[in-house]
Amino acid sequence: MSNTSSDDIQLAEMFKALGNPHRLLIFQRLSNCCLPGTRCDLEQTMRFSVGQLGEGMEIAPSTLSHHLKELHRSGLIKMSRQGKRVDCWIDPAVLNRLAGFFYNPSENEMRGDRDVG
Amino acid sequence: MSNTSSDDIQLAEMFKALGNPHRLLIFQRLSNCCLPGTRCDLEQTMRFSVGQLGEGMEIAPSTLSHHLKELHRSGLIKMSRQGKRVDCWIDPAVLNRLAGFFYNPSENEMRGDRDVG
DNA sequence: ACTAGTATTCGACATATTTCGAAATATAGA
DNA sequence: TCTATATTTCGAAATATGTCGAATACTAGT
Repeated sequence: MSNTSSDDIQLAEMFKALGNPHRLLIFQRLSNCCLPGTRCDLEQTMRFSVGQLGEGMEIAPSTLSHHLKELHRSGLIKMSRQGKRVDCWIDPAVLNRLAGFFYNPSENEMRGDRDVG
Repeated sequence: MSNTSSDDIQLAEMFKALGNPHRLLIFQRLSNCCLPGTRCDLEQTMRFSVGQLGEGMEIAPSTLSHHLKELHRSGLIKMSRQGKRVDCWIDPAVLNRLAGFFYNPSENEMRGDRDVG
């Protein structure tokens, strides 16, 4: 692989992490920071404990832990112990970085909300 | 896995496809539709033949073909034979869909180009 | 110190992925 | 039809991943 920067490698790691349905579901739970229609604050990123994230997913706790570790290693989520629990959340900068990767500047017209008002 | 729609599964497939450095590089080559600073037309998506996409990547043709098939199966790229060659390109709608997945509406301010002038 | 709740590490196993070379297929042109 | 170019298909081998259960670690209360 000649032409691959370390930046690209980290991107690939993130995509690989999202490439598993269980991990994608976890990521979606964390990124849906407010109820539909609601609007949540910038500083108020949604946090879930490991146990909460596993609710409804039929996987063993050890498997859940493994997936969370993958998400964390790739840089997609942050984790920090809060008493008995470990909280997980998404750094908003990560969402910007990923959205920016796919954002095609030639398609401004299609978004229709950027022009001078 | 209780809570996973077929839509989410297809998303996961796309991310999995992008999770390989070789495939990510191919995808980037196809999505950089114009030179830096330039602006390319909507209808004029960038096309590269299989051989062109493999240039500079040190992988066997059969491996390249395999990766292209993965990208195609996941829905990330389109392919069509053009004489001796097979051309590849990205459906712009795919870029929108993926960008939309990461786009966080609570972060308008961080983009810095939306407020009243 | 003991216990209960929460989460991680470890070892094992089945399955999937990446990669290649050799052979096969498709196309255009002499 | 024969040849050269472009790409795919087909095994096969090495490595990686997803999953679990059992054992371990961390924390807050009693």
